[in-house]
Amino acid sequence: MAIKEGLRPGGRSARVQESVHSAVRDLLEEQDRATVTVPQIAARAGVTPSTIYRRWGDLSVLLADVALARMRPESEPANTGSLRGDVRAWAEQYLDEMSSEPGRNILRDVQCSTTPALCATIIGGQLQTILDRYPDQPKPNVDRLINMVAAPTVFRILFSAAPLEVEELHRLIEIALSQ
Amino acid sequence: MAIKEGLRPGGRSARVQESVHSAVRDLLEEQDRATVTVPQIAARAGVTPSTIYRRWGDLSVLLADVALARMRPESEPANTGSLRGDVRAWAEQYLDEMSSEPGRNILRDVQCSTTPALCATIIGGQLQTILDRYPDQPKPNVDRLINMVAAPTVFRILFSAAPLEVEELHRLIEIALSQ
DNA sequence: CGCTTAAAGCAAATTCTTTGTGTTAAGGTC
DNA sequence: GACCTTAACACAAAGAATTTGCTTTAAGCG
Repeated sequence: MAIKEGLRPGGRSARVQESVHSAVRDLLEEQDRATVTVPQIAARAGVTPSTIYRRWGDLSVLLADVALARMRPESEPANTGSLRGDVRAWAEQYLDEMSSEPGRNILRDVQCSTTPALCATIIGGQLQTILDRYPDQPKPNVDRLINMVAAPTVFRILFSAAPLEVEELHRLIEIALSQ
Repeated sequence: MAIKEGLRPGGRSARVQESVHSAVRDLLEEQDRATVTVPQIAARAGVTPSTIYRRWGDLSVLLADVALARMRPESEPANTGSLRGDVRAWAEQYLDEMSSEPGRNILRDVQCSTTPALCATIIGGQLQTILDRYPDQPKPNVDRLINMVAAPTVFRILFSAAPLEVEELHRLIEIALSQ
């Protein structure tokens, strides 16, 4: 029991999880998200449907699990040498990734999960990393950046006809940094 | 064909719609949203499941339809006599309504619908009404208010562990109005 | 190496969704 | 107001997804 969670992360379990996640990612590329079913995923992953139901509960939880894994960034935010530059670079990339069709779906799926709060945590972590690079500079706290930069970006993608314009994004960043 | 949509809004159709909407609202109060099913709604509403499937397609669409109807405000934003007061009153009420359990679910359901863009339209309409009351005053445009007030409110509710604090909401409003 | 048990497989039972066909009642016409 | 046309609903059977009881496999431990 010297392992992370109270589960069995060893060989088979891990293989099944990876196989299922991979099947989900593949299917989401091939077809519309609304048409993906659990039996279909199971077949692709070489697993029994009941395995998926027993482990994840239902489709929305599985999709959220996969979406959260994809949301977790694989690299540090770009370091441009200035606070403004770093925030801009991060925000532009985030806007770009999430306003695509698959990006929107990731946001949707995460949001339907039981722990969508992790989303703000991940974003906050990224932004905090940037802020920590400039310790001797007057700057807003993470919360403010989340509220004024990340929030409108995500909100527009999910609830508006058109995503945030890059110009408006820049203006919001200026306002946030000047407070 | 002098009617709104290309449908038949007359007697029976309207009755069924109201009956189904009402059944959904009732069930959402009695039990967890994840446990509500179409056959259950149909039984409560006194209609056949196939009626619901034929008319709405599936559960998520129906829930979104009900959620959108609930989101549509029944009254004008409060008129306090000042721009700041009106925006504050609106934002506080919105934060309050949407951070409750049913409120969160409404946001989720709308967001999963095919026309979540209507959400920004409704919010924008409310805010525009407020702005129009003060024509001779320097003020931000609706977009800015949506981005700096509504967006963080909704984002926090959906993706963060805790909703926006009222103090931070007030600060964001100050910043938005001072630009 | 063998023991214990979490996690997967399998299959039957249940529940939900789809679909073909017949019936009801809006909305329009005379 | 009686008659037509057809959108919207009811019913029932077929199809698909989900749940559940039981069996088998293999991870982790002594």
